[in-house]
Amino acid sequence: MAEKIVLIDGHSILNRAFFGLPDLTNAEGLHTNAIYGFLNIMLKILEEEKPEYLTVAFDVHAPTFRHEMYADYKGTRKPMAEELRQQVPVMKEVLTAMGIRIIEKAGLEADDLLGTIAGRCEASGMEVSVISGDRDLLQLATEHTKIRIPKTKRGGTQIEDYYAADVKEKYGVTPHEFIDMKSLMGDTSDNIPGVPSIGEKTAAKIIAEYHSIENAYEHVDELKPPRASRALKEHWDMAVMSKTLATICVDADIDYDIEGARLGNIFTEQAYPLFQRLQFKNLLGRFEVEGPKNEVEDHFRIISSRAEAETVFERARKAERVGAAILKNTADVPPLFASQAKAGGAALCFGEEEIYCICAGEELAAKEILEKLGQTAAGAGCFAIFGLKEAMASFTPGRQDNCFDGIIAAYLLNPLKSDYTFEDVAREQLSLLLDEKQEDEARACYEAYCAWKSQPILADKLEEAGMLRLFEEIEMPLVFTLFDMERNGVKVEAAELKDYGDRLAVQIEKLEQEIYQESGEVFNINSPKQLGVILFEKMGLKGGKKTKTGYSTAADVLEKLAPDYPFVAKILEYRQLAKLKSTYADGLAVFIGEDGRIHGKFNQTITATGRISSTEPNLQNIPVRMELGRLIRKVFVPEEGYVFVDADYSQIELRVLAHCSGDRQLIEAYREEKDIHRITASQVFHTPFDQVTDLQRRNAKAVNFGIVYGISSFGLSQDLSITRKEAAQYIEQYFKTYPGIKVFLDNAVAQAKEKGYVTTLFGRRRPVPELSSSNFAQRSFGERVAMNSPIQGTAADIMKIAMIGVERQMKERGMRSRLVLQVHDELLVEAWEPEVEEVRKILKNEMEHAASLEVPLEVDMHTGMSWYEAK
DNA sequence: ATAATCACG
DNA sequence: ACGTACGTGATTATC
Repeated sequence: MAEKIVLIDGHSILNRAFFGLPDLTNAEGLHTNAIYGFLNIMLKILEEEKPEYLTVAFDVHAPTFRHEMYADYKGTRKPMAEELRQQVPVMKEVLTAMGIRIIEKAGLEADDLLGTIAGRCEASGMEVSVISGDRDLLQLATEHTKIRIPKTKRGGTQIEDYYAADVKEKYGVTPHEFIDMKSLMGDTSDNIPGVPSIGEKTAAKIIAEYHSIENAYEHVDELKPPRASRALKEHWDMAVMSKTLATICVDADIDYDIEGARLGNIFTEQAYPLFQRLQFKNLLGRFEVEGPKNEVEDHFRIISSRAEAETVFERARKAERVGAAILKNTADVPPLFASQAKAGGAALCFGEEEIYCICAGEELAAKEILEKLGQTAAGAGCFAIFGLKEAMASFTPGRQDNCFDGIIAAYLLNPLKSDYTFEDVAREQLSLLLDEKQEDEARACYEAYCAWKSQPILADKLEEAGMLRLFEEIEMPLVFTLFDMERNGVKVEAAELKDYGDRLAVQIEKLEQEIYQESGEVFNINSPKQLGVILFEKMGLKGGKKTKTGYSTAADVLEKLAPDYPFVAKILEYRQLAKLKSTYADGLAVFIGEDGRIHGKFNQTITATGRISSTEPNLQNIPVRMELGRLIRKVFVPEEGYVFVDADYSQIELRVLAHCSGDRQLIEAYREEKDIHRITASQVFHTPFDQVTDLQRRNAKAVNFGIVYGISSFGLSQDLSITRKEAAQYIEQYFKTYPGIKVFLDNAVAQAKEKGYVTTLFGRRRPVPELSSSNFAQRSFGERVAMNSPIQGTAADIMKIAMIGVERQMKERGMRSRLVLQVHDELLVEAWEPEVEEVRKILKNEMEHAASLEVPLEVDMHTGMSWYEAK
């Protein structure tokens, strides 16, 4: 095996880490997030590649030769943020302490150092990995040098790898030609001007054909489009200069001794105190040496005696604020089922030095501890915990109104994260970094301490953001409502579900045979790849490429072909049936519990807009639009002696829009209580109400939907299969009819641009970071988000208020009826027969009066002996 | 693990 | 010249 070297573009990765992580500071106030992120990326790569050598290259921060030479042409390079600048020397110090080779040289950019070293190493037979956030480096890719670009996606960092062949595949040009391509298209992030009016597409085309700008220039009159030809002629000097700027030097005159880059143990004695100072606590565990514990840990007390436990509970009960955590009993549970682990005790914190973990054992049963915990919670002024709904599987808080869930608070403060953990809260709110490996008891103590410590901080932040009422009056009460819904579950007829699945299986089998017959081949119909080949190559249908990996076989593509090819219609039917069987018939069956009911989860911290989400299984996407799918709802039934009452809001989002925009015309339309899409059609198309055609109504409906989604002429044109121009005209007419709506939507975007977020009627925030993107598509997306989120979010808020109200009414009246499902604008109640009329009244009243808007909120209601009947 | 597809509001 | 409707989750194939 060839030896391996990893080369890191220091500033580029620091920069990426800086913008990818929330702000972190250590006790001295030194910002540390970029260093932390850098180390994480580096460690991940080292673990993956296990190289023999490692070198990090930095720019020297004086203007370099290449840049100086063309100083006039180069835009102003943004000064580095101070928070990042101060981390650079510390980063170098850390790397040096870890025994990692750093290279920098005045007059040379990191790119040139990397290029030169990569070239030398490869020449001596090594495999090279270059790590950078900068695509510029792609020109260095060869068969033995791969360029690795870490990307921060939602959820974590992925790394894109490029060997020469990958560059060719993605851009259609060789790494060397990539330089020429850049010279034409330019690169704003790297201050390469390029040739005006030539973009990525044109540049790629020209270079793919002519291979270099020089050759292209020789054939300049043949270049297409003519615009590019003119541009290159006129700006040839710019192209040449850009090429100089874009070319990375691979034969720089540097001293580089490979042995100086050999990788040893990087968790050195010298690095340890540095890591401590930077408070990278979860990395400290990687050092062999044993460090002193965090001061907080000195106050952890693990208790298993009854007498001591009682004292602690008693003192906690009287405390103004208590933080708590459930101790998981992982001992007798295999790791795979760790999430199902039963509680083995509880941790409590009610002061900086009052942190206890009470464990079950010979003296105390877990059950007793948890019962005590519930009682204790009732006494405390504030009971803080992370993940209350989940914790309630183990205990019941004695009171609801003093509970504070730090996870929910963290979600409201930033709803864009993919998950919420107490470790994140500790890091973000308390600047406390935890050791990775912890005993269960210490973990529980930490969690209880963080709950206690972070509560006032989170509450202050909620207050400051204007979300404290939202938190206290909607989100926290909702925790209990959702908990009850999950515990209630919904009854599903297992036998009938199986029958349904069997009937589907028969039809699927039949279709499958017909499809094989007609295509003359047995293949996997479920594989879009194979299907694409059969349809578009073997059978020669026209419908070109659409996805990165090949032909698109999505329904909207196939639907256009179906009228002409019955075969395609069969594929669509097969797909439909296969979906119903796998996701619904078979998929739901596995969730039916011993009690004959499905206890799905309703998640409160998933969506960016404030909606609830449903998983394991998803009960919010049970088919309804097509009759065949809709039949599944017949297996959702009420228990003996009960009936279903289903209530759904009529067009809640449009009504919210009418209210929030204050548009007189739309408000009037709703007060008339007539068919809103017909009214819209009548007004937009200047047609008397009774003469509106079905087509006009359908179009008006699509525009109404489009408005809610953050309209664009493109999107509308796709939806209605009309030209963009026509779509644009519809929109223009619409805004003329409802001028208030245009003002409202424009305001939403303006607010998002100014403040970075939009808000709902109840103060819920949704950040819109995409608006500051330099990418057009991203920015447009941000604009649509800014328009849609206040509407979707306000509707979600209203539904949450209604749910709390409905449940409260049913509980206060001691009713047996119970809430079982929520589907965004719909509630399903399993009503005890004698209570049906009362349930109907409660649902109607609570839902219609959950908010008082300028327009009435209307609720449609149905009863039935299955979800199918009640909808 | 990710992409493609498709179910819902 | 760019390139999309907003918000979700489950399944399947494929890497």
